[in-house]
Amino acid sequence: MTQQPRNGRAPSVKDVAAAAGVSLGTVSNVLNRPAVVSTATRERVERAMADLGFVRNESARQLRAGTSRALAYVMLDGGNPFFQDVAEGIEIAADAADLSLFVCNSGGRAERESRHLDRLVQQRVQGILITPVDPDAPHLAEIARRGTPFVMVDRLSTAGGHCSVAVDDVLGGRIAVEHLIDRGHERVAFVGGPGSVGQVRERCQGAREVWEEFGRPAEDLIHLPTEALTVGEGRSAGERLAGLPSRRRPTAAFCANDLLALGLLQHAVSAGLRVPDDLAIVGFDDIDFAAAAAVPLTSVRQPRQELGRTAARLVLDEAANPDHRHEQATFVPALVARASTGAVRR
Amino acid sequence: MTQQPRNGRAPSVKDVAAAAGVSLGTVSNVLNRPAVVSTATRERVERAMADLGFVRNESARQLRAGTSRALAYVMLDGGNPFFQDVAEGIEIAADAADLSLFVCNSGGRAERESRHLDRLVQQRVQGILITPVDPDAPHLAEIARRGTPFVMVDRLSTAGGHCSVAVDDVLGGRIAVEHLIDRGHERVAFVGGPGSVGQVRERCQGAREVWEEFGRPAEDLIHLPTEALTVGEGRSAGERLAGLPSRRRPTAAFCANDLLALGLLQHAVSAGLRVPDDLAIVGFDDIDFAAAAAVPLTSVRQPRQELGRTAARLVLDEAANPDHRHEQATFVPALVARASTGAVRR
DNA sequence: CGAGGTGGTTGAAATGTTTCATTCGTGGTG
DNA sequence: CACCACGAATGAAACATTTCAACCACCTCG
Repeated sequence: MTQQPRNGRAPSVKDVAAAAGVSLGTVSNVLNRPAVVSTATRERVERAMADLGFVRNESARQLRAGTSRALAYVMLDGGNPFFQDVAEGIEIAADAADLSLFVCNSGGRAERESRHLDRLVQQRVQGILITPVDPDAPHLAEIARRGTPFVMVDRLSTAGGHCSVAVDDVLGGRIAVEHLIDRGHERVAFVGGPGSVGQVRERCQGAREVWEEFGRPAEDLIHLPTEALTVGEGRSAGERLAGLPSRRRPTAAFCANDLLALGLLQHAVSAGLRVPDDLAIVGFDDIDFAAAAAVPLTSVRQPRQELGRTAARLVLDEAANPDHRHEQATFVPALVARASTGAVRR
Repeated sequence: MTQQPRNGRAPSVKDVAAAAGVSLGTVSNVLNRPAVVSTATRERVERAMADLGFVRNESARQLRAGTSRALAYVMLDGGNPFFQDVAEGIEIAADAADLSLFVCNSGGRAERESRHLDRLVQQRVQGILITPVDPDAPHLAEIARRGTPFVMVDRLSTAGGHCSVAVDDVLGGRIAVEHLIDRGHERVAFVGGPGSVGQVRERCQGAREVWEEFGRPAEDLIHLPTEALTVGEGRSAGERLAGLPSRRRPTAAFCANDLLALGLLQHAVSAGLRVPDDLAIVGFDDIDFAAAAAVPLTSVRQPRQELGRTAARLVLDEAANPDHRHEQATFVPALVARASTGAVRR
């Protein structure tokens, strides 16, 4: 804990070597192969490091090693707790592998995503996990071409030039709507958009499929489009829903994610609709706030942390294992029934 | 966009130089001082870079420059949207300065925080923003001693050896409780804990101060302690509150943050209490979910993004400006009145 | 006594970039 | 024609680390 007067430059291995009276190679050995150096010198070196307040310079290590000790996750929407939970899963895995994790947020904007990716490639991160704005964007293909391992999260790979980790969204849509049919609803709204988001399309498709299979008329599954997957958009969908003529008004809504569902719920309550009696609601993702809503939300649960952990595992395998095979990991979503569909006595 | 066959190594300036038939110094000039190189050669070099798919190696730059082009934010609780918003503000500032941002999450665990800090110092980040688990922890002092600029976020510095950015939490507590007194409440609960969290202590103190100033008996301000600032703890506080004998049961609760308030709200609603008629609730932070709750939450607003932006500004100043003066930036919180205190007709 | 091994240490090379003093060539000026 | 100035390009050094072949005592065994 003693300390040389700050001379403006952080002490390097060279300084440590000088202070301990050994060669620079020996210091490096103490750092990387403590076993090969004799106890006496090792202690001397360690003491010198402590005295000088030596800290390894990671950039120099990287330069030499050719790759950094970091992983990156570029998430689609930092404001959505779902992605935070995925990130948490990734961080756990990164931590276990003793890697740093860059968490970036594209906020749904392709140009911001692309800037992040550029920086990450420059940093020579070991791998990139990404929930992309557009899975077919050229800058993604570019990454793959460069050879940086990358894994798509929450989106199944179409091309197959890389790993991906996702939940079966079509199945999720089916489960949700089947639950509503089960509970006797005959007119149901699907709330979600924009259609450019694959997750929305697939959840909607699942809903449609099951609706048809039960022989329900297509016009009784009403699509309420939204411009984003946010609470605000959920509220506005609520307004439109409340404005429908009662003849057409659905008795239940399946929302493409929980944020929409919470917004819808809020508007419904404040408009005096009783949930679930006047309007049942199913969300998607099962974020913590879903259970915490004033009327706890029925939702389709995704294994959020596990999604992240698996993605990290795959990207690490790709980085380390020369004969890595790309993998498309699919998880099965599950319905969590709560009060918002009357599945639980309040 | 043409591309040499991958020979296993990413192309370097040297390769570009060879391909363009110029010296390595010239390539560097094209990269860093395009003005000094003639148009003809510049174009030749740029073409070579594109052909080879050249990407600057950030570690080598760093090594040479002695510092990285990155900032870091170590947040206290990634699950709390408040910190996400602060992070968003920081990211905006980092982006403007063309810096990468490491976002780390200590999750309230000192040992995890310390591991993150170690890594960040090794990376030679330009500066560290942190909402610490314990502002007096020795590893923080250590950072300062090493000379890495750092700024405390959402926590005022006591020692003053560094900048800090925070909201006046005592004032926030005062505002909240004053609002409740205004609305005629005579028995109020303060919900929050643990006491080791400075923010909680100060918000509580503000509440007490104003309560006394209005001449209210101390025993009518009831402290309901919690073990964390989470929705779950809010629910459990709700149970305890509901269990109080009606003689002592408060008609209003001031929660140390919005997560607690949402949990409390949820339990209250499911226990059949009407909010705000049977129980008024005030939260703290004004996260987006507060407005989105089924009974929109009255809350004490902090300028979340601005907190982040300011913190980033300060740390950048400290990194760049040799005669930087440490600054304690304090923001003024503001009450946002909503339905949960009956301040707005539903 | 010499050969061979061994545990410990060393020195040099290599990683990719930036900087800076130097050199080169050319065109203008006295 | 000699000199200078100037724009353009160059080459070497420096940054902090890791690796690896070489080396050095010293010991053991034949």
